[in-house]
Amino acid sequence: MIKVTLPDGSVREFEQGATAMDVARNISEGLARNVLSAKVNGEVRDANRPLPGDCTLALLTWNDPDGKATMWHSSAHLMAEAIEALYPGTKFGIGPPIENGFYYDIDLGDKTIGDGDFAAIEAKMKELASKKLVFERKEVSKADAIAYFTEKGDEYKLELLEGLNDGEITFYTQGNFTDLCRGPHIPDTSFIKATKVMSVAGAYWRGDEKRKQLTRLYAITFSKQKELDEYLVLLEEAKKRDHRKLGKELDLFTFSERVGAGLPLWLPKGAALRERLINFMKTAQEKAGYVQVATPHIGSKALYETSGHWEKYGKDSFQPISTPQEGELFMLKPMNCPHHCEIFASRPRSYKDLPLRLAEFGTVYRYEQSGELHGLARVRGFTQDDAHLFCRPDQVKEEFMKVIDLVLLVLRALNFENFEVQVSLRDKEDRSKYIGSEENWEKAEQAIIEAAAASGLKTVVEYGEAAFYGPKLDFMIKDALGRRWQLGTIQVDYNLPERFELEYGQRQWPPPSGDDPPRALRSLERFIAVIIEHTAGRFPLWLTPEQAIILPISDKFVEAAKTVGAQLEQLGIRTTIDERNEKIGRKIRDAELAKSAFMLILGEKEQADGTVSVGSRARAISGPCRPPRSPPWSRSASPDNWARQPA
RNA sequence: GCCUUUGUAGCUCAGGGGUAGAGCACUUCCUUGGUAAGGAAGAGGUCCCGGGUUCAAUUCCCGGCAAAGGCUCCA
Repeated sequence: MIKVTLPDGSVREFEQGATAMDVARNISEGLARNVLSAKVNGEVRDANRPLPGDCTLALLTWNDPDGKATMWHSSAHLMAEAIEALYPGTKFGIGPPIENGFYYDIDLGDKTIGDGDFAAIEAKMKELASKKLVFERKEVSKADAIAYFTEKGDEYKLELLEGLNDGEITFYTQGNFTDLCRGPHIPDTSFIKATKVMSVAGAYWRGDEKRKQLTRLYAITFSKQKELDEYLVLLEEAKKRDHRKLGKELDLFTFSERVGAGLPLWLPKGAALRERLINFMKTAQEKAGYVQVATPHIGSKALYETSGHWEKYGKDSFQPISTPQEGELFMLKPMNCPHHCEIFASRPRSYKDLPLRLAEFGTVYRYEQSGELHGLARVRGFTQDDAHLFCRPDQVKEEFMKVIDLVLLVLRALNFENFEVQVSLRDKEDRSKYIGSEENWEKAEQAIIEAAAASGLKTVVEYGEAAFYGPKLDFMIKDALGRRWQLGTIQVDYNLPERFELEYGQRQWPPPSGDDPPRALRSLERFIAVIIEHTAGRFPLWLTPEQAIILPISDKFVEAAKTVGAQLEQLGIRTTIDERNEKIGRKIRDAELAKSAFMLILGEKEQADGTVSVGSRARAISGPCRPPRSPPWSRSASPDNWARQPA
């Protein structure tokens, strides 16, 4: 007999060789029907595999992330079987589950798959799934595995086998399809009831640009058609928040082929919003002891040779700008750091001058590959909220904490709660690719970890992700469709101070450290993109383009509306008037779609007692309010409290 | 850059080898209204650009440009 401990702490006894499925049946038939896999002593395994002995056991269903992953992993095998049936001779790469569904990388030879082929694949998958094929696990020797895939001619699987040891290799077979796989899998294919191939994409084998590009098919499955339908609706909803769509609808920005890809044009409403955001951040920076500087958009070749950018990025960036003067070359600035270093070096600095915090909203230009461009989130010309802090080694930790505070202040002012913080440190083994002394790295890495902890941040530590010149802390945020973007980064840089031979007092810089760019935001454009998606275009009041719109009931009240409008403008409230010859219902609808913060309705009644009737974009109607002197919609709050940027 | 898809009115999109289509927006007129679309008429196009096939190309083919989804998830 074996003892099985369940998540609630209860212990049940079973015969030797009992499976997780037996345990499930013992609890209830209903549960057994929903079990996808099981976590045995913390390891996810097939539900119908015999338990190893006494163990802790959690039965995994659709509600567990691991259960979902099992389902989707098995679905990938099912899709592979369908593809093999439809396109004989296909070679297979890898097919893992992902956040929303799964993919399989395949090599179709000369054939191509387009979205016109999806329906056939989905149908084949459903057909196979309905056969209730069992996933059979089999341990195989390395020699047998190699023999199998050699005969099949699947070079990708053979390559994967190279990295595996004899004795740890398993095959899974369902129906006519056998795959090299560590598992686990769902009991049989009947769990898969709804299938949807989402998209096709090229993907380099093992993520390496130099290797062959395979065809990647993304798909998702559910055990109920209804769940698939709901998922598709959810996707549609997310698309409505897409900043590219909202940016167009709300007249914030546009792109022009004639100007060039990746070069956003800010329309009046967007430019004003951007300006308000900058002002807010400048104020916050100044309070934190930063001084603003300004530097030109180009710099001579010599500047970038000193900084190392010429050597590292020269070829891959915009080509240099030449002048009538023979041999004279300038570069569009890809970053502000070199200029800031020169500002630091412009006169002798004492240790008493430190920390010196130079800030600039500097626009930089980078040649991003055409396929990388994405709305405002990845562009070729963008403005950085950039700052460089020059400090002594003993100040690094404190400065780091202050920068974190500044980033958090900005994020909180915009109600961001869900962001990830990643600490990027050196590779644990290979230290040769980093510059700077062991001692300084150690100190800086420690400083970052401690600063993050002291600020209460939940962080993920990634080894080997540090820049060659120093460790960093990155703020990552997700967009409407779940894609991750880096929003802010704080880095320590030993490279630039050394290259620019920055010094203070009598001591040269390198051993003492140069702390580098706390970019509260890496790119203002990307930040605004994320704000748009986060708020679905309903910006906080202080940021929103249209704070109030006055809706006269009919032409007769347009004059009165203008009077009220002038009063509001006087109070610094951004106000427009809908003078169109339309019914009030129509005006409300349009104001709603335009996401105006407040709607002020003015008709006969209001005109008579000098009020306006207030509705907000939350469709809350606050009743009549008196417009003059104070904002009518908030009798308790003064305009200072809501219209002004947060402090 | 590479793979797949797309490019038609200001916007969203239908169409198709031979007069270019709809809805919304726009202009004008009627209507003067009370909390998410009042009615009518009108105007609006180099069908992304270049080349090829054809009597004829916006449509088919090739090339460019731009946009979308990927190329980070490691059996």
